[in-house]
Amino acid sequence: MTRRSCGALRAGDTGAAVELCGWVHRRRDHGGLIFVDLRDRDGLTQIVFNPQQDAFRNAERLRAEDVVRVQGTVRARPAGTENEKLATGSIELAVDSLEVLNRSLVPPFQINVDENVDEGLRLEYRYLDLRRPRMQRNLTIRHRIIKAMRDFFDSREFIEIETPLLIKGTPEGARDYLVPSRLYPGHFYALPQSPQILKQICMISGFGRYMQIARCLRDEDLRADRQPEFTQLDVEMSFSTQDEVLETMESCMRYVWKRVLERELPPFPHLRFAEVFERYGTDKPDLRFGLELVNVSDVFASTEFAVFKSAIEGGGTVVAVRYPGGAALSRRDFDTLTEHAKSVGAKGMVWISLGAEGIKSSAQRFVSEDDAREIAQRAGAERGDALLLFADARDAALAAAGKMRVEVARRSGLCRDDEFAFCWITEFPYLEIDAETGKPAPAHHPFTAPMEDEWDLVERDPLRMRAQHYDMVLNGYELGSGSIRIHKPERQRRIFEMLGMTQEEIEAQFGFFIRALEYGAPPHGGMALGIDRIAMLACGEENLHEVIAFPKTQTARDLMMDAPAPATEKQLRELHLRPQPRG
RNA sequence: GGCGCUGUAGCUCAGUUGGUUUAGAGCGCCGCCCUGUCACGGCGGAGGUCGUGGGUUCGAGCCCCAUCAGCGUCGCCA
Repeated sequence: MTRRSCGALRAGDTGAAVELCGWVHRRRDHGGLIFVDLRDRDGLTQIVFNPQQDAFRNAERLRAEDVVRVQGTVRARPAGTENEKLATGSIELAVDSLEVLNRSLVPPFQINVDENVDEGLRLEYRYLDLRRPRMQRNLTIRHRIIKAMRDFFDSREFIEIETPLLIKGTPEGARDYLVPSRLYPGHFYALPQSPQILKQICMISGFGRYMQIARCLRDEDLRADRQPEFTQLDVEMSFSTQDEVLETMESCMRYVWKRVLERELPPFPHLRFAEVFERYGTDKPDLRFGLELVNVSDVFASTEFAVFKSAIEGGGTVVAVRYPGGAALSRRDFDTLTEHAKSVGAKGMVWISLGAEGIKSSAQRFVSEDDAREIAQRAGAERGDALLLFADARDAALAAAGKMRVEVARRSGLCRDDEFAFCWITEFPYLEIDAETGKPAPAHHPFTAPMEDEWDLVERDPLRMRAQHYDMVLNGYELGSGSIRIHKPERQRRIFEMLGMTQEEIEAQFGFFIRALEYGAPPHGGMALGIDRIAMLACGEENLHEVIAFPKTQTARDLMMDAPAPATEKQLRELHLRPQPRG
């Protein structure tokens, strides 16, 4: 008598005496004959109870999600009763003995039906939600992805080093999660937003090639693709060029896709930041489809259309997006689309419809047929398509058009979840203007090295500096970013100074790190990729909830455990904390 | 913090312009019947403070205000 899984038995096992353990997925009680689909992580097996057996009486009382152990004999199903939908569908288990290991209450939602259940209910009863085939499959794929990553880096002689969770906050990033210190009143650990500094220190320590499947935490608002607690593939390499880091990470993804999804990935295209924003209105373009943005300001250079005229005279831009098949839309549809455009930041939207019975536009008086043809030609639009036009300051127009490009593609069915368009974005600006303060701030983190031949710009023209920084993008999602780091202490100091930090601030926040650089820090660089997002896309999902066992709600709560929860008076006393009323 | 969507039976949903007495359907649940089903089938049954609190009205599931929760999104996320 050997125990087998519920997905394992095949015709070749006929005659074998086996034991199965699992959950009652579904019971079909024919009165004189009872079928039960028994489920475990591996699949379903039909088990059969005959009234001649003692087990039959207990089988009549089985209900969904009861846990049982059964023993019996594998037999071929009678001819004509095989189930092609099941991997085990050619056999069944004739049960001799049944042991009910535990009963289940009637579940609040059905595990054996694939229907959309309220997200709050799923999360409150996550242990039941996780029993469903979709979540079992997704978490298994996630496991395989992580396993493949570890194997890949192991084969290249990286070693995994664990870095601590209780560390010191490094400001200028996202909001830190803080942990109060019991031993030092008023002092706090910060939970890592990433192991950035620690992995750089591992390079200084001579480990050469580091990787870690690292948990990271950021106390910012959530999105479908953003959780406060997430996992990243963290990598750092000494003596490596940017090209070597890119090759390593790209090879890793190619290996993962091959091993987990059995898919060959083509080489990832490289796009420069300046170019990608012009063409796609974003630094994380979805390259599963074309629909590149087209600058048509010159077409309207002498327009009397006030909206375009004022934008162009103010130094702005008119950007066009092609909408394949968009001529089929009604005016009402275009109105809805315009509202959507406004909600993603557009000032407004002008549409041109290239219908069979002629060209129509929401700005009919100001868009001549020749103009429409010219724009259509540049955007690659044909009869039956529509064109969407956005006028604003250059970056704003491009950004809005870029978001509408994705919306249009989505509506046109161009976003297939089984297509994977990776790319690299390179040559990012080193600084960007902070919208709030109006001051230059690092576009990424201050450990990033500028382009090697642009160090002289630090004093002369810092806004023109470009960074040795790179992003990996997949289907419009930023998977992660990396950079060649600064390894010379005096240069690191210069960057902090350029960012306006005083010597005291530098010492207090990063003194330990600059000191580390002073003891023979090797040149190094690396990258971090969001494993949750990778798993999400690999699974064809659109929300991180589907690939994280115990995710937080949009308001950062755990509905199953009901966290966060108030601390006891004693705990607060020990931590020297006194909660303030919300103000 | 802003905007939007959703909230009706255990689950998924329908519910017309504010007015069919008793708010419906499918699944699930409970009982009975059924020896080849696999979304088993047949018969019968139970199950609802319409998220919560106010308000408008002769009358509210439906309209208004507030609030809570879930989701999406903007801000934010070096």
